[in-house]
Order: sequence, then C-alpha cells, then structure tokens
Amino acid sequence: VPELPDVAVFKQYLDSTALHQRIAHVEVRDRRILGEISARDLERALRSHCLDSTHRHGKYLFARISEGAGWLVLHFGMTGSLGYFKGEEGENAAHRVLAFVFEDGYRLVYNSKRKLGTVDLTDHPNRFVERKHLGPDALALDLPAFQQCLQSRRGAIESLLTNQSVMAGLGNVYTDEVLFHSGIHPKRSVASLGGPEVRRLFENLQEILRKTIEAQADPARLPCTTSPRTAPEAKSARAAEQPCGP
DNA sequence: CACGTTGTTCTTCC
DNA sequence: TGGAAGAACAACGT
Repeated sequence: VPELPDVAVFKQYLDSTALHQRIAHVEVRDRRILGEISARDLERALRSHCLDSTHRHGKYLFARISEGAGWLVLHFGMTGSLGYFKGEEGENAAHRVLAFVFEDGYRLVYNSKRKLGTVDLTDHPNRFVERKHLGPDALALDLPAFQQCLQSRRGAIESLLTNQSVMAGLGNVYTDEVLFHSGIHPKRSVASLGGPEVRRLFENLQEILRKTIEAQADPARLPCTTSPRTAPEAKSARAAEQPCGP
C-alpha cells in the first residue's frame, strides 16, 4: 500500500532512472487507470517530451513535462508500483497498466494488480493539491504546523492522521505504526491528547517516515531484503533498479 | 459469492 | 459555502 514513504522511494527511483529522456510513446494497457484524461491526451502531452523533475505531495507523485507542457500526476492506489526496464523485460502481463516508452527503448512501467490508482495531468502540483483539498505534506510539517492540524478537531486521532485533507501522506499502515510507537490508542479522541503526547506523536511520525524512506531508498545497502510492510510490487520495482542502477 | 481489503470521491447535512 | 461525517465505490483474492 503505497503511502508517503513508498511514494518517496518511487520518486527517487524515477529520478534515478527516467528523467531527461525523450518519450517516444505512451502505452496505455488499461484505461481504467486514467483520471480525467484520455489516452490521446496523455500521448499528446508526453510524446517527444522529457520528464524534467519530480515532486511529491502526500501519496501523489508529480513529474514535470518538458517545454512547459504541464505535469504528470501519478497515484498508486493500493497496489501500484513503478519499474524501469529495458524493452519488454520485467513486464507482468496481468498487472501492467501503462508504460512510458523512451526513445532508447527503455520504459518506465506503471504496474498495478488492482488498478485502483490514477494517472492524470495537471497544470501545476499546487493547483492539483488545492483542487483535491489536500492538507500539507506530512513530512513537511514542523511541530507548530502539526499542532495546528490537531487544533479544534474532533474525532479519533486515527482518522485525523489518515485524513488527507488534514495532512497528506499517511494511510492505515504508518498511522498504526506511529500510534503504536507513541503508546496512543488509535481511537483516542484528538481533544484528549496532552501536550507531551502530541509532541511525542509528532516526533515519532517524522522519525518513522524518514527512517522508512532511508531504509528502502538504498537497495544496495539492503540487498534482497524486504520490510514486512513493503507491497510485493515494490519489490519488483527495486529489482528493476539493477539494470540501470549506480 | 459475499465479503474484506484500503483510500478516494460522492452525498448529505449543518 | 465549505467542512465534517458517513456511504458508496473501485478491483481482486478468498
């Protein structure tokens, strides 16, 4: 289940594989994944352009399209992942959804078993974030901003942390993890949390997100090992780094 | 075959 | 008008 840390790793992966390469073609294998755009729109926006840079907000990954042609938006749903392969290598016929085919024959593949993610286009990430009413990115928060998120909120802390319009990036997995580490029951009401608990929660949140990204981001350091909370398809993404990795 | 899984979006209400 | 809360929905394995 790609949440903030997983998407952060996808971002690094995309950065280290697929930037600055001219796109020859976009293969849409399953159009259910397309958001408000058609396959034609996507092709038109990307063909003979490059991906210049990336940006992440919460669970969304954005890639800037060269020559000011807007931004690509990737959301991974429950089972989405990225892989970079030479030719048709490593494509799982049952899971493949779309592929960005570069002029050199390599391709960046978006795979998803359950096809619940979204691929879309936007003028600018900020515009997209605004339109989706996403809160600030969880990893960009400082303590005062975090306290602000909790201010005058009712309901359980669990549902606040997973609410993307409060702060963006956490799903069930990391929310549970962070609450457990902080010794706070998920059903506790936000209002019942004391100052020290809020502080502890904030610090654990930042640390767990950072450590998770760090641990997963460098596959060379952790060869062939997979943390229990890594989606199976994230594994193939990492395996795919070999043909192009440093 | 209905259900569990998870996260987003749609609906309803104030 | 926007926001909060809850229902509906999506795909697939069991």
